[in-house]
Amino acid sequence: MRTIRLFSILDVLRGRKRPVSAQVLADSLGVSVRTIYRDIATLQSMGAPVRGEGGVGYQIEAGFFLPPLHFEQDELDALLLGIRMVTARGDDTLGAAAARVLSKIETVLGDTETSLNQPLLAVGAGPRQAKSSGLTDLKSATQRRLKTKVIYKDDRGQLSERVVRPLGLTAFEAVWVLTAWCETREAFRNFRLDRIASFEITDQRFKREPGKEFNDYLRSL
Amino acid sequence: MRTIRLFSILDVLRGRKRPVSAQVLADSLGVSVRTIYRDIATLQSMGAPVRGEGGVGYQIEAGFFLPPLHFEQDELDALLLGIRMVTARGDDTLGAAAARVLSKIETVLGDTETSLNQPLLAVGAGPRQAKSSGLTDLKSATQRRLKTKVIYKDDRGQLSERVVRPLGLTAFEAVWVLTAWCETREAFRNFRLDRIASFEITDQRFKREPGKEFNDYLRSL
DNA sequence: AAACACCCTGACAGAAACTGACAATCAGGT
DNA sequence: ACCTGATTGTCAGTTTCTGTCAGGGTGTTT
Repeated sequence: MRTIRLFSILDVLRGRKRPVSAQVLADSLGVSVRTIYRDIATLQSMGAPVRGEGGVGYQIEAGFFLPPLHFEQDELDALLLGIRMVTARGDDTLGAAAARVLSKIETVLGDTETSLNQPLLAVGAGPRQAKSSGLTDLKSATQRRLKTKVIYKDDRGQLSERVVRPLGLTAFEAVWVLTAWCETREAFRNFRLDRIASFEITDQRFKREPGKEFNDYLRSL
Repeated sequence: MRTIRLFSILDVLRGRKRPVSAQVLADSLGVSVRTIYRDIATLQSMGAPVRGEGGVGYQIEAGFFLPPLHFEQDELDALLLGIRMVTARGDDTLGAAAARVLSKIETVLGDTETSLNQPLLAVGAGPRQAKSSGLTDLKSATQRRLKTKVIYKDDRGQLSERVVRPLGLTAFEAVWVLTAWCETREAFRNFRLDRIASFEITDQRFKREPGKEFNDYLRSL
């Protein structure tokens, strides 16, 4: 049945980071290339975020396309609470991303969903990350794997400067902490964002190195 | 095209809290009842959580069935961070619900998703709600709108007892707070869960009353 | 228990959609 | 200009789908 094949195409594309050619799709689904061209056109007409380029192949547009998912009430409660927590704890950028997630869910759930209109679980007002906290920029540096020069003020007020590999950011109750790999010390170092006097993102990229990743640090806890 | 109609059926069911008869679906989609029966069978064979009962009609099974959704990287980051926050801050039950959400998302994103395997944003260890905190039971009482007798210990250690309408729960950094409507005082009252010596859920239900809802309280902040 | 509302499935003829093969066109690279 | 691969249009044959009809079952209300 065709509907199943349309979903299968999305599954294949979802599972691949690189573009997939129509021929590969045709082979894996046992149909002709012409049929794949038709299916892609149908998916696109239905609004699926699939794009293709001559000589390259097809892929899902930047981002993540989740298939239909079913949640129980308590699961949706947890999900919505989580989104509200991020809104409360992150800075404007993170909060805006969370708001967009919420908006997308609201759009599809509509008026029937009481957890949206009449929430049961809320998040208390807490320290909100100011734009000047650097959270967004440090997240970007981390994502792009750019070494970063950090001017840090320790708990006695003394400043120190170092160039580190930013690996990840952790939300504690009142502060965010940047976990980085310090090449001088050859060890992980944590920096509270509220104690970072200033920082400067370099254009030196660092590579993934086993033992020196955020995951390695998180596992060591 | 049939695929579009299958989605349309889900949209109609998603937007209705009450069962919808095959005839209503047939009328709104311009097909025969027999075709709706076939479509429902197809949706069910594809795993959609649709159920029907003779004399009643069709509806989505308890819970919420979200259609395909597309998220940008930062949106998914926010969503996953939120789920991790709930896992860190809630009790076992809430955390389990969050874990199931995460598992569902992991299942569909598979290995390609680095935000899952190699997160950029983490949540610090913090006070976890013990099972004895009552969070899950109070959430249940709130959901079922059952008056609850609360033995409360104020900050001087003195106990007091009252029967209230539990309205909602709020997560602060270190504590959860129950917001309730006190019928004696005719006002909202908040109770930190860690200061609730004990509570007893009654079987007296309370109705929705404008001005006395969690939403009313949240709006007053 | 009876009446009403609604779900369900099989069979069949006709209609609609789909498919693969082939040809033509387009786009990018050499 | 030529080559290669992607894409779209066309067509005949195949497959799927549809509505109608018949027959059977379940849930709710009076």
